[in-house]
Amino acid sequence: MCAHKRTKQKAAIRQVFASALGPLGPSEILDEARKTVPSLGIATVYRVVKELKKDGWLQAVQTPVGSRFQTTSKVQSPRFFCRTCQKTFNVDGDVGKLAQLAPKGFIVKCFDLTIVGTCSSCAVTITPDGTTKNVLSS
Amino acid sequence: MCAHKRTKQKAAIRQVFASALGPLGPSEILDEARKTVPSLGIATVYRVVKELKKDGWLQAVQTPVGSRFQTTSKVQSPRFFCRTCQKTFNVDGDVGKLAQLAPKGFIVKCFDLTIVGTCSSCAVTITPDGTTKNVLSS
DNA sequence: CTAATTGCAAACAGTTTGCAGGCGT
DNA sequence: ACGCCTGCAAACTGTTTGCAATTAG
Repeated sequence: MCAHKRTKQKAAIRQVFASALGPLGPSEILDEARKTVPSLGIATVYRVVKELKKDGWLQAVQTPVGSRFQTTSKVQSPRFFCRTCQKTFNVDGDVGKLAQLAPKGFIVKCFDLTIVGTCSSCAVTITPDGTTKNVLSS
Repeated sequence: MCAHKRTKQKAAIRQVFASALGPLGPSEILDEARKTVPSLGIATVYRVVKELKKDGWLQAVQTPVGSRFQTTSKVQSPRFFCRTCQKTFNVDGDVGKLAQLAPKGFIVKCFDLTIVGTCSSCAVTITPDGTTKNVLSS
């Protein structure tokens, strides 16, 4: 009893995460996975995400626009949220030394770091003559 | 036209934030502010929070259990989220050096750092004989 | 064949809005 | 008195659950 079955819905959802550049929300997962399994329903997305979280394959992370999910292998990475395009990217970097910020007596499990700003695509526009210009005022 | 009026509801809500130890959610604000203004309704909490955000007095921050609000003066502080009591505390610490984690070409505006773990109250229980013991296994 | 899984729709929870009455200025 | 503000309830949006049909093993 209780064995998980392989279905095309689950395969499609895992594939979506495998090729994602950053954490995804339920509706993003649905839109992307429906390209493979058009009949997919949102309830299944939530249920599969819950199962994958329980299995430890996915984890929730917070972004300025709400909860998103990504594979556990990528989850400890710091993230960069672009206020212009509203997308989140994983970035490299070691955040282990942040443990020292915790007050005495507090047990540290992990970190959830989002750097907020403007990504390179949104910050810079290539002008026709080949130079670049910053499109932001502040 | 358009002038904001002073009401006891707004005063109560601001007071709640003034004495808060960390960012608060709508229902926490409601519970706390009702100690001063029992008739307060949740809709008013949302409306006042929106007004205070527009005024720049409050800002939203993300925690593992969703959006929370706190005064702008405290918002750059790193936070500690306790998985046991589900509360978030502000902690001291300078996160400015985290700017170097951002990829080249990315413009950094601010940071949103949550350290996740177990707070001192939840990690330790005072036993009857005055000693303390850790109640967590992992 | 059996039990897990799926899609739909209803149920829920959290947030926003319309409105009539109340209150600050 | 005027118009912003409040509380209630209805409307919305996003997430979860019940159920009958479907499908993997």
